[in-house]
Amino acid sequence: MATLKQIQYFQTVAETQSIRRAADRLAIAQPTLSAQLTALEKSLGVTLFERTRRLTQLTPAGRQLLPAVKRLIAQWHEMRELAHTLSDTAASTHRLGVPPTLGPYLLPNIVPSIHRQFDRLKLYVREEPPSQLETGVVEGRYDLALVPLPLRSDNLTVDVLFREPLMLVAAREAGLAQDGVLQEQELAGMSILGLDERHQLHREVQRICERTGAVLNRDYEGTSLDTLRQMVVMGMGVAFLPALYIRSEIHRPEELDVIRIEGSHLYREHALVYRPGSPVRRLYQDLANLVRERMARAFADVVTPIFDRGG
Amino acid sequence: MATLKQIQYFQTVAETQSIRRAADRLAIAQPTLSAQLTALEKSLGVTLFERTRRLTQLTPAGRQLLPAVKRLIAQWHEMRELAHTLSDTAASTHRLGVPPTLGPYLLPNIVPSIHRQFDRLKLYVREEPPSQLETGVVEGRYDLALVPLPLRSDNLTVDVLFREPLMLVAAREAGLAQDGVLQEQELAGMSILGLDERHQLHREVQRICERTGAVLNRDYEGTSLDTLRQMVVMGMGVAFLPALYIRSEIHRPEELDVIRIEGSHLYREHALVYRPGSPVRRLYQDLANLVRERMARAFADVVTPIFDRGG
DNA sequence: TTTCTGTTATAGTTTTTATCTATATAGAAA
DNA sequence: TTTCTATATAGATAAAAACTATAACAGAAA
Repeated sequence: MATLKQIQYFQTVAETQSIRRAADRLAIAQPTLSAQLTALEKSLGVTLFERTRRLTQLTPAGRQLLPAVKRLIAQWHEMRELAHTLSDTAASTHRLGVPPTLGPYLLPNIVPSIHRQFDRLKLYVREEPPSQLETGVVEGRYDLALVPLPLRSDNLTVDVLFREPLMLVAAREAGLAQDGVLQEQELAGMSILGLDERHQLHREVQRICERTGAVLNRDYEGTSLDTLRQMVVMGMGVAFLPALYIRSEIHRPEELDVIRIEGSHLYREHALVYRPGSPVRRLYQDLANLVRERMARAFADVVTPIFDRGG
Repeated sequence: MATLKQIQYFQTVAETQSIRRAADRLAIAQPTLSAQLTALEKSLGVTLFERTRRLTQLTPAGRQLLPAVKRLIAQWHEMRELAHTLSDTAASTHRLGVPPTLGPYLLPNIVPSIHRQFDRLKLYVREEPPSQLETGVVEGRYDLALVPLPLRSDNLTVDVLFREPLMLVAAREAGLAQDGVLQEQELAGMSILGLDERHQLHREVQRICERTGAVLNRDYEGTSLDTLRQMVVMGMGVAFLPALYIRSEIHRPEELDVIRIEGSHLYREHALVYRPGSPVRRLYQDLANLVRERMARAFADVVTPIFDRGG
């Protein structure tokens, strides 16, 4: 089997029209070059050069092969160039999975920061339900993913990012919000609208209802946060919505009341996960830190970054 | 320096997502493949694979390198393919030089035969004065050339092809041709038109004049066979023209008389020449034979093929 | 938990081959 | 002719690509 070296030798001899000079330029011994040329000719089944004492020049076949050889070497350099660029791990495209209830409301706030810090890093982002994100990372469809805690799989590295409150939202006309605050006990018996059960948020809200005595209304379930909000606006009930969603979507306070619940544990937690074996886990840790810092800086009133756990 | 083998290994592992399976498919031992992958990664400066027990999959960098790798391998196959085609020497393009006083009148008669016998052979044809053709072959600008004998250089292989009579041509009105034949002695003192001295035909005609006592008119010299013919038609004198030219160009017998000279040595000889070291000299010998046979078959009344000498 | 299975990595050896130096050979030039 | 120069050949050495055997380890099964 021919080698790239031999092919490079071929090109150099064709250019210099001399094995001697080519050997000099290539910084190898002349017999070596002779032998390698012969080997290449044998492996290609074509006589490439007409060797005389005066000059070594291409045969007709060699002459016609030369352009293809040049293309091959050009392609080879191109590939090396690309490899060199990619040797900076932050210059690659990484496949990031995000859940539909977080991605659209978080990414616009952090992606610019990421590009500012890692200017050649690219993200290929897809939305999927968290459970599929997890298996996606395990199976290699994603390089990393944003997922809500807790995880199902235990063979992923987890960098906890931040805690995001779930806020109670009610139609303005319901008059539920005396001063924007309710006691946790007041939730008891209340009918809560939620997303359908394929969403992680369904379970999170269910857990809250179990603890507070609220009732999860399963007759009408939203298919997205936006439809859920619409249902609330239309007076079909109240709902828990993630703080980041509210922050980015609810700009019409005359329609909805946002109510903070006095009590606790009304939140969800998000983490960045990736395979423990990933050769670029260091980069992912840096990304996680970047997200935490960005949250602390710009959304301290909304979310709580978590710096200690994970890693 | 990376090798094509390593790059092929890379592609196979990427496809099979397993070093084990790739090693099987490549028919090499698994440790060899592991080592070669590591070597490739080192030489590229990029970690290409995330190796786990369960599966070996591409890193983001490896994933982006893969298309370039595939292009490289495709280009490699393309080159091998081309080499295979060219391994049949008769499938290449050969640079053939021809003199202006022969090429246009000979080639139309033999090129179709050549393509019939060597259907993938291509000829790149250029016209030049014979002396430049000779040096052209020696210096490698041509692979082979048709030239008139004798040669100046002695370091070329010469395959003599055929003998071409030079016929005396006179204007019809000159009434020179009693029965289309003249005795050589009758040429004495006659004024002969010729080509300018850059053409080999100039010297050939000069030699004839010296032997027969004819006088070469140097006041008016043609720059091509066609202008020479025109000069004869216009009554400026008589001229020697090559038989093949007459055969192919003179289709107006009412204007010119073509006269055969009783005597001898009124001819020129053509040969196919090429470098002795040419790896495809066998093909050129075949071509020479093809020309001789074609001449014998279709132009026996005009030229005399020479089979014995040369080679 | 332990055991078994399958995958990759490492160690050590053998074979191949790419490379070297020295020299032969032969055409071109003096 | 001799001398110079280019390529080819011979033989030795060094590099590396290949092998076998085995270790290490994750995941599945017992």
